[in-house]
Amino acid sequence: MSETRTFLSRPSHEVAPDLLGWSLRHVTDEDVVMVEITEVEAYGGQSDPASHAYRGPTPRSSVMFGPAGRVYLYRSYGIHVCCNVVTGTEGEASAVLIRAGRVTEGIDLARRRRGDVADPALARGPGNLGRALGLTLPQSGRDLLTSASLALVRPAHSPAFDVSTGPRVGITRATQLPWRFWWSGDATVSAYRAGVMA
DNA sequence: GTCGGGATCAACT
DNA sequence: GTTGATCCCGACG
Repeated sequence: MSETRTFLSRPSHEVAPDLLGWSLRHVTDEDVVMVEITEVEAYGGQSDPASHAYRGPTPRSSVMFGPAGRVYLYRSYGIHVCCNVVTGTEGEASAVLIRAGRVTEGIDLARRRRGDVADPALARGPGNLGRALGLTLPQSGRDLLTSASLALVRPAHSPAFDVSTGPRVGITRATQLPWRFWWSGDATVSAYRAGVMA
């Protein structure tokens, strides 16, 4: 097993803060867009009521039960495509939701995809990040460690930053878990919003 | 087959 | 602070 695969084959709440500073890179016909990850959330499996995998594997969530290193994409609120990196061991669901990042390559294409917004907002929030990268649902399940076009990239040199921790955004269950991690004080991190109770 | 709702965002008051 | 957009998915039967 590759070093990166081993790195990802740990519980999502351990992997999540370690992914800050890594990058996602998507190559399309148009260009390359690379995003440096600044905000993440950990999701578990059948013991995490806020996880899509809580009720066991379904056609959508089954990739979360697979081996670490794959990408789990889902449509949110009918509009957005959100991006997770699958973690943990095969057979147990866990993944890290990539909530925000900084565009470090292909900023012109990212601007075209996002319209007229300030640069720090290009990939701020999971829906915006998916749009800036140009991700589409059929790519869900791809292996980020062997795919040439959609890849998880280790930082070239260790960037120095502090990590903040807090509750996950937009969920209504298991809200006490401090499973959101972000690059302290970074302009690309999304605003916190509590989940709406039924 | 039908139906309710969501790990969101932007535009509005 | 509130609301509309818009599409799968998952639950139920």
